[in-house]
Amino acid sequence: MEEQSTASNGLQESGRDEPQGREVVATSEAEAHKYDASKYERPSVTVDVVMMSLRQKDLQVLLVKRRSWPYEGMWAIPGGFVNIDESLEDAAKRELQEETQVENVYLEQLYTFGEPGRDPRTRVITVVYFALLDSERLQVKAASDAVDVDWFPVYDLPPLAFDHQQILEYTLNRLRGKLEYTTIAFNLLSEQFTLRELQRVYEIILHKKLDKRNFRKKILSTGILEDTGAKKMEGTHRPARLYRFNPAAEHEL
Amino acid sequence: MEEQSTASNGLQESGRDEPQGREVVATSEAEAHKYDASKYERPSVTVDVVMMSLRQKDLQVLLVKRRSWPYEGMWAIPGGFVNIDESLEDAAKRELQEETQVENVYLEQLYTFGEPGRDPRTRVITVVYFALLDSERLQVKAASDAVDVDWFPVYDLPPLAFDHQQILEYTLNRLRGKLEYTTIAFNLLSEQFTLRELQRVYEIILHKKLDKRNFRKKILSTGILEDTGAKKMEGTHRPARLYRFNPAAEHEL
DNA sequence: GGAATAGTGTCTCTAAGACAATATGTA
DNA sequence: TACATATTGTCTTAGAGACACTATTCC
Repeated sequence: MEEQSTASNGLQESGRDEPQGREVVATSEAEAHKYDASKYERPSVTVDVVMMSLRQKDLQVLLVKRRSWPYEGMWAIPGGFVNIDESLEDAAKRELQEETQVENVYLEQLYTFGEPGRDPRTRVITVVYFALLDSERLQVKAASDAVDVDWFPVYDLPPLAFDHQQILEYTLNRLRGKLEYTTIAFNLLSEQFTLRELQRVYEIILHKKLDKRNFRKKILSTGILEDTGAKKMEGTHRPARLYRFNPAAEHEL
Repeated sequence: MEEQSTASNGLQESGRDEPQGREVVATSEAEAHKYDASKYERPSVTVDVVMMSLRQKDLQVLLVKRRSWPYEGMWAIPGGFVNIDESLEDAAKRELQEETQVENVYLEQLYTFGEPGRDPRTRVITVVYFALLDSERLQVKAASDAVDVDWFPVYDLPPLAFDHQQILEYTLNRLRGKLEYTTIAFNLLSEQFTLRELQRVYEIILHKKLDKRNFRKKILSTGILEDTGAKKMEGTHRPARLYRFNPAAEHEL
């Protein structure tokens, strides 16, 4: 809460305390000279992308193994620099592409972490995005991956680099919260799915059992599902109806 | 979505695509030398703070008038650079202090805006915070303010600089959303308040009338209010009970 | 007693949750 | 027919919303 000079970094975005003036009104020519000489460092900005998917009846997250200091050998959330002419979301999409080759996935900005000490190398502010991938499309790529990229169950994580554990906890909470009042969960399933599969998604993320009858009643009453007419048989028992998400319906639960 | 070298920016936060190994071991000294040659520009990072308060039965936002290009003379959300050794939240608190002299207010990180073209001067990524101030404490300061800082009703805003209109719309939506399931609204009132005053806060923010009986029933049933025993008389009619927020109660509605 | 706002109770309807029996496919 | 999962309905309870009259203070 102490007073510090915002001006000192040489450029001021908003209205007041205009820092320096290489912009007309002179409020601060002096300052400009004084500060633009990169005497005052700028933080680095990265985008990290938490990619989650349902694999082997587990909610899993994609991590990459660090190859150098700091946290060498530890696992981390994939991320990278924001290019100077690239939007934050584009940077996140690029990161997603690099790791998964999958396009058109659910992507949401989560939170920005910027504690001064979070990266021992330098000041790094990271804008964290959150992506949900359906396992169907993902399977293909999975095998071809390098050894230093892998999926981990979110409830059984290795030690993580930086503040990445905290970031994953944050992500999981957000996911749980949104599960209740949005259709975010559908992004984890392929185009057609059974109600049982959908229920499993909820159970895995909320980490508790749900009543089958109540769950079906609730989902079906919203009208967000469309019966495809097809059925899915697996094992030696009655086949289940296949549904598809009806995007015409409002995206709320 | 195209592949671009994240490495090219000289420092990679997360696990993979390690931008080449100058990291080895050496602390960041080497890095600093090699990459800070600003061959690759870094975006600037600012923190903007949307400060809202209830004034004259209106939800108002604090804006500052720009004194120079770009958007000279237009109003903007107050903000400033993040100092290199300062957390994002500290930067927001500092900004808040500079504008209002008020401490201990509700402060929340909202969203990070970073479209490449949003500031014509250079690439600026801004982390937006959101503060709610109670008008009581604010009154004092109000008068002593400079002319280039002022409060505006959120439903009747002047033209705004940068993408600040979009930011305010985003803020208002978030506020409305949180109103329903959190006690965020209490931050706009002083320590003691009547139920009618609380209802007005909801009505102003949601922009619709609420039923008095249902509102009172709902609020009182949660147990988040404590009767102070005191009453508030104004005008020539029955005085109203004064309540206080009970922080012991869970912060949910 | 008039003016003005504070304070209060009932009914209906919807949604959530607890709970168990029948239906349909395969081998 | 045995097995395994899919599918379905009822009851209770809690909360939301519609709705109108009485209470208290000042003058």
